[in-house]
Amino acid sequence: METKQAAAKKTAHPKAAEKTSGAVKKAPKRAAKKSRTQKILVIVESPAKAATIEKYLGKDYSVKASMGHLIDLPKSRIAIDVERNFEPEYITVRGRAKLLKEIQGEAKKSEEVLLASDNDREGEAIAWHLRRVISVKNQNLPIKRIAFNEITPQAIRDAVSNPSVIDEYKVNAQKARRVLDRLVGYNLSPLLWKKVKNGLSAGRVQSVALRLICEREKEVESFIPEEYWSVEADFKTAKGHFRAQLVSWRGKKPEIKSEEEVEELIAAMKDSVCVVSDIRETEKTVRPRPPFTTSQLQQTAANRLGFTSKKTMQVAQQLYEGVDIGQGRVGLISYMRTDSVRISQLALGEVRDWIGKNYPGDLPDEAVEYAVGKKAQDAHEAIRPTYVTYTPDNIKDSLTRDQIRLYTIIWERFVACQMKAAKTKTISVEITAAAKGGEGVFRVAGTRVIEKGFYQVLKLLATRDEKGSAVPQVKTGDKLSVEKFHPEQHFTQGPARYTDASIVKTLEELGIGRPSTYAPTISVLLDRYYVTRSNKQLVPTLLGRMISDMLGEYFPHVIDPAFTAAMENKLDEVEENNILWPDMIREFWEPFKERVDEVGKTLESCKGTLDEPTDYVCEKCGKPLVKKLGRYGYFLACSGFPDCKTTRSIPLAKCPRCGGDVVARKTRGRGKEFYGCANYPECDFISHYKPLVNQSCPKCGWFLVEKYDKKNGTHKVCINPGCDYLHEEEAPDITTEGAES
DNA sequence: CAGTGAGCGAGCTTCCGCTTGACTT
Repeated sequence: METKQAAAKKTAHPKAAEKTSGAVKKAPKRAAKKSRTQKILVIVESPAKAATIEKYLGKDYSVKASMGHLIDLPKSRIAIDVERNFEPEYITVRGRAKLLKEIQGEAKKSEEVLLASDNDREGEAIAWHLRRVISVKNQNLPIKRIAFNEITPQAIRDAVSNPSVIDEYKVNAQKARRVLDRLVGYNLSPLLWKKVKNGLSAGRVQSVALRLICEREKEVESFIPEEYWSVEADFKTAKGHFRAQLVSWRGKKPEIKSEEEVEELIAAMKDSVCVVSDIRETEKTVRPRPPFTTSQLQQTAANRLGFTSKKTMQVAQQLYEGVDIGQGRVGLISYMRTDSVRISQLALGEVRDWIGKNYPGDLPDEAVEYAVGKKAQDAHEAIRPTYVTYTPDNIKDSLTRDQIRLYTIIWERFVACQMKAAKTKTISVEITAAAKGGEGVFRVAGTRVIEKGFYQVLKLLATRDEKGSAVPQVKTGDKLSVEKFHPEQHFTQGPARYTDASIVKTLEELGIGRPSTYAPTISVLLDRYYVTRSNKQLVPTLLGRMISDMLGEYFPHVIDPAFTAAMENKLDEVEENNILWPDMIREFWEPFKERVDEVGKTLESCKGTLDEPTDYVCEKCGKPLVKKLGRYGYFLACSGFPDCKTTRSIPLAKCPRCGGDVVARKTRGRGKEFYGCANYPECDFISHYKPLVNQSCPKCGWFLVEKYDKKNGTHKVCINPGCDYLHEEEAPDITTEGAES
């Protein structure tokens, strides 16, 4: 035992050194025969990663996964001693004691432990906690820190042969972050229980997200749409027709506010003499986008596939853990929670090989590099396919529809990012129309792709740009005639509500939240009934707006994005040992605590003001019913409570089968919402789509629902499958989004 | 893909950030 340790110290890691000269995957036979009873224990965070690394390192190593944090603050109390330098009280996370024991036991059998948690702030803290709980049971065991940013045999070998020590300052930064979030969350939440309603929550991240959504809603509400008109004209040429848009009238941009104005303008342009006055060609280089980070993946999957952030992460997890593609389970993508666009040299080599074989003309001389974001912790690579040779087409039969669609966008984005740029040529034609009433200028532009470049691998990710558009066949000086004017009424559009895609984008830009928390943050806002989702849009509820306004009034500092930005700067200072973490926390805590106490004493409770009045009347006592929020969502209850205990589900529509109420219900298993007849089980009518209030089909009388797809946008459809009222065919095309499953 | 189904109103809740399976209260 002693001698072995001494040897290990001298050459750092003799076993790893042996392997660098031998085959990658198999230990040399000599070593295998002499195989020692004691191994080196490597601890990583993810089990999928553990399996891969174990394969690379061979039998002298055993690899275990911590599956995230094992040690943390208890859930049941604040557990921060504010009197004693904010010392946190750490305990074993509930449900993790068994795994922790296993790791301790494994460590006991090992000659050395290498802590290989992720190379970021949280990973450093995980390593620190592990070291403490392992050394308690194994006092003389050498425990070292290793770090790698990519899972390749070379990177792992390098890491193992260059162990280092835990960065205590980085651990302090994590501790400060953890303590700050606990103090904010566990002080503000109880204040809300007291003043508004039990079970509510507030926090540094979720409350900013809620604030953004609520402020945007105010903008949406206060926006007043304004009418305006556009004019297009059909022109006749020697060879055919084309349509162009009026871009100038009497020397300036046309501003047409009403139907009268547009008719006047068209009358003034009557009998105009039209000449092609200018043709301009512009060439544009279009570069591919960088490979996916988590936030980019969520945004693209939301916009292109209609996935929620949550669904994107669930499906990505399946691809990461592996799918049986006919030769056992294969992990199809790299780790899906990342803030980096970095690509390993190995993966770059493989994708360049693939491009070279399939699109030899579109392989750049050198690998294309993308800048890693400034705020990125860069612990993981970009999200990419593990093997580019598994094209979406090759493996589509082994995957579910959701899996293949998500895999396809990951694959396309990755391969495209290492191909040559595309080139387009845009031809813009200008027609001057001169008449007695004045001179108008029309314009039409068409775009042609002249070098396809990375466009060639985009199928699911293709847009209109990749296909190009027609250009009229005319030349300068050609005389044309107007066949017809096309005036069209429009209204100015207000700001758009946040969606999963845009809230994640905004949070990332503000540096709020992390790849692992974007989806859960949206979920918590939904779970608390602060926000509902309607046609992919996040709409705040009355409760959500009340909470947002209250926090905005009494704790403006905490829910200001600048708060997190300042926190991150101070954490950097802690990491560089320029400031001590308790000092940083104290500076925030003292005024904050004072405010919490003050608001707790002075603010009047808004309990009771949350019930919304309705027009429904109680069948038993005749008093009006009110809309309340209960444990399972909104419901109707008698305003005479507690004297009258009548309750009802909120009627959404009339059941077309029996005339009863259609109400929202949740499935037993996953709690997915559906809409069924309240007379169940006598009547078992159900619908997957939410009924539109008070809207019945003019053709058959069944209720209408709102559907949404890329092609039609939001549109009303009759729920009756036998009725064709506005009934759009659901295209089986892979690019159209399906209903959420 | 098919199939989906309580009762709620005072009583123990909550944060953010790592990571995946799963105690029986």
